[in-house]
Amino acid sequence: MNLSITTRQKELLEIIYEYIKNIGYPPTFGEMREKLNVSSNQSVVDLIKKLKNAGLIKKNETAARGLIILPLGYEILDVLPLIPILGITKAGMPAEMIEITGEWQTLSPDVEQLQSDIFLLRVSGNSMINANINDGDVVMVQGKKEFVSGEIVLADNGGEATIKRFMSDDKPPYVYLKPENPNYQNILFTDEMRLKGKVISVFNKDQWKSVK
Amino acid sequence: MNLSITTRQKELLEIIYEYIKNIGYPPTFGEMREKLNVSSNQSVVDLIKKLKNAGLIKKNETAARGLIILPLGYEILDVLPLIPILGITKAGMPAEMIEITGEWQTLSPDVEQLQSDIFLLRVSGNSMINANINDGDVVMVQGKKEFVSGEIVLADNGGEATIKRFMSDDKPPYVYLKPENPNYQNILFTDEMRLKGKVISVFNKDQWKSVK
DNA sequence: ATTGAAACTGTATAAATAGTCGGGTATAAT
DNA sequence: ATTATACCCGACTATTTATACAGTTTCAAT
Repeated sequence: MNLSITTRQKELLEIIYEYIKNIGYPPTFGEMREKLNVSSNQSVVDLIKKLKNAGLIKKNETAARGLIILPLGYEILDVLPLIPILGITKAGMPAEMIEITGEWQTLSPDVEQLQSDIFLLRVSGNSMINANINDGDVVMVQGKKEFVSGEIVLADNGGEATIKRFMSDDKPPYVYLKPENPNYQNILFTDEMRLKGKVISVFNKDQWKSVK
Repeated sequence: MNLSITTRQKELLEIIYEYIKNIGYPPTFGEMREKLNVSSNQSVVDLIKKLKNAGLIKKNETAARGLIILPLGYEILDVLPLIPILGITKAGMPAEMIEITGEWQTLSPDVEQLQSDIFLLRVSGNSMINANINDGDVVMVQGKKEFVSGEIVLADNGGEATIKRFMSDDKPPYVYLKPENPNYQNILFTDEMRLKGKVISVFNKDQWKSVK
């Protein structure tokens, strides 16, 4: 495998990477030509061919914007995949719909698909401080369908997302969400409410810790 | 916000999502027309306009394949972002280059960029069993530049990746990688070797646990 | 000095692709 | 009955885009 890539070739690879990261789909030859600051398409054609032969990108001939950065390309760019972090705007009280605050890289399509449903959420608010989940912490959530009383869950309350302890009891109020902060009230379970997943870990600036 | 999307519109949204997931960039109108199994472009134009007005996708007018699924679109698709998992093919001995075994979704470009360098790796092999890292476990790695003796690290050994304990000592062999399994040998540090990050957590089927 | 590779210029062309025009049909609401 | 909306047809046009052709320049290696 030839890893000796020229400065100009790496520049183009970076241009493609940045474009996909910022725009969401690959650039055209014309757009790459502008970023490279040259006047002829042929320059781009030449460079693309080099990147392709080096195994850094894949190119769908004839298709517009038919570019994909291959794993080896990412290796050369020296970029590590990022974990996407979803954010809850106001988690103290049930907050608005989950926002996507992080960004994904577009990866090669010819990689195996992974069955996983773990994701991260940045929480704000103080409703769970007694469970060691503090304002600004990042929690790791595993998507689930079935829940056991006592688990800390991510709940979707009619479009509003919140982190609370899920409680199921044989006496009133039977099924409810319980904040881990005496200043907050229990939230009764309604038909609109859906449990999205279980919080399996908490991360703050210092370290990961498990929740219980 | 109008969340009442028709069956046909959701079908198209799913077609776009699947295409991006499998191919790596968005489909053309013609490709969508075929997947929808209709004979006219106009059908696609109509539906795309609906999805756009509903705030589910963003469309760059005139650009080829200029489609982006917006957060609201993902919400409707009911897909949760996946954590990408990188894999080490043979982690018992220093293995070949890290493979990407997971897949990313392409997200909207107009989300804030997150500065993060945490990623997951699936390990195979038994060289770290005494550190509670077993075959098939997933470790969480935080990208780093500086390391302290005793930390469990992801090392790039001239293109080969491995998980080992990083040891730095004032007597020979001074700097080396130490497996946590008596059946494996220490690996001396060379110029080709680079430390990529620190293992901060381990995940197996049962639970997350921290490493030490 | 000569060769070869990398990067580039400028022009031209064919293919891919988005988008338009002018309709039609079915269904549900008014 | 009328209106509105979702979805569709078929042919067409304009633009976007990839790619080819025929050369030049620069620079390092032989």
